[in-house]
Amino acid sequence: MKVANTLFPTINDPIGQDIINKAKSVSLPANSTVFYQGASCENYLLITKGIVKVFTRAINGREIVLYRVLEGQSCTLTTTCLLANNDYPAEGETETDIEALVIPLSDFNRGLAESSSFRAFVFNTYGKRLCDVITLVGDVSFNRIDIRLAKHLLIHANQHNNLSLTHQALAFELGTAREVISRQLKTFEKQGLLCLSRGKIQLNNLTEINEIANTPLI
Amino acid sequence: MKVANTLFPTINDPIGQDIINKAKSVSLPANSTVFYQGASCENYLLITKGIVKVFTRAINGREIVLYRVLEGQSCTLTTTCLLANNDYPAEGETETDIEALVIPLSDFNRGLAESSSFRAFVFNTYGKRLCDVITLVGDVSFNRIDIRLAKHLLIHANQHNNLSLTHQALAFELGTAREVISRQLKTFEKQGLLCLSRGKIQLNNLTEINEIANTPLI
DNA sequence: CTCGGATTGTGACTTTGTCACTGTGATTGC
DNA sequence: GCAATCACAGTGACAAAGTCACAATCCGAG
Repeated sequence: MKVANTLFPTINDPIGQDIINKAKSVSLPANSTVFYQGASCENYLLITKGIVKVFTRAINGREIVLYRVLEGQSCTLTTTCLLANNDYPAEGETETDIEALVIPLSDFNRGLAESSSFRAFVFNTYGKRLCDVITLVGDVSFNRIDIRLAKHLLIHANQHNNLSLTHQALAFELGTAREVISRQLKTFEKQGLLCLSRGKIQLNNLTEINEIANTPLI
Repeated sequence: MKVANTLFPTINDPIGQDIINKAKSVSLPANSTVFYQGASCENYLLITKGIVKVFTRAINGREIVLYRVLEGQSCTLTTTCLLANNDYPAEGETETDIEALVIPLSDFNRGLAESSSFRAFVFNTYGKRLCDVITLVGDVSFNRIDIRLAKHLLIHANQHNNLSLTHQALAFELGTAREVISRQLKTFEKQGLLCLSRGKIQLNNLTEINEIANTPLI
């Protein structure tokens, strides 16, 4: 059994395993585009190493991150659009060097037809993504930016409670403008919740930040 | 062949047709809840008559419509959540009296395994919905409310170019506040684009409204 | 006709987004 | 080392959107 299989433990029947075992692996360097808005692709991709960021971009350059595809997950959107004959409404970009299994459409269809565990895996991913994006719609529509920012800081801080990214990058994550993030971070800093330096954010008062993140809507 | 089949012309192989033909039909009156946020369901539903509106609600009462399930389409979210073991992130409500085919999970799985046309139908719906919701994220994040409102008015006007709904209902559609809609409509009226009366909007200058709807982002 | 609820209007305010800048730290090439 | 350059961050002024509180209508039921 290949290493890859340990990443997809739920795909456990012979046909599903066969499909995974015979899939070719590809690699891509960090910061390369996996798919463009409006394009299409002919394979089902399973990430075995690294992270892919999926986001939409507006004409004026603003962006918002929709979700991330992690190790052991699949890059649904490509195949979805292929099967549904849609153009991509989003863009995919590697955040790290990645490796992925390439499952050709014929094998993908075979898996769906003959491997119930493969089918379950695919539907699970789909459901998860749809829920993620629906939740995002609510978040964007209803939550104040301080709440969304606080949440994001907590989730993406490393084990030392800091983040290495620019205000612009945070603005892209949350689909807002750089100035908005700068102002909000400054406010947090004045409240003593964190320390700012060029390209870095050091979280100090996790309790308080957590409280802001969990402010209920009215 | 039942009438239902004419609504699902792409499901054209024997097994797929069999599944549809033996499905029981249910009906629901207008304005009833099909599923709640946080609940789950055990059947795959195909709408044969009427319209179901899918939306999320914030704690403060604001709502936003995610998409509508029309005749000949499927109520993906229920099954998705069932298969992915997620709770619903949204609520479904009938907008009209509806009739739907109830396909039990066992038949749903059989269709996926044995009917390629059924499988294609399911994936098509999924892809379409995911794209719809992703597009919505961009719309909500990046487009001004006048543009979104103009678009909505054009799409939902009847053949006489009018709409029968309240400002509050429009606010729910677009995920914003009633006052915002009232003010924007008033502005449109002052510009001579439409006429307002209680619960009604009569569009006058379609060309101009269309121009606003297609304002590019900067 | 009157009452009450639903619908719409409005002013004052806060938050968010936009624009046009300025300041500042880091890096690179000489 | 030092200047030039560039990415990053700060800021003030304004526009757009959302919130809040309340007033003004309209309309149907009784």
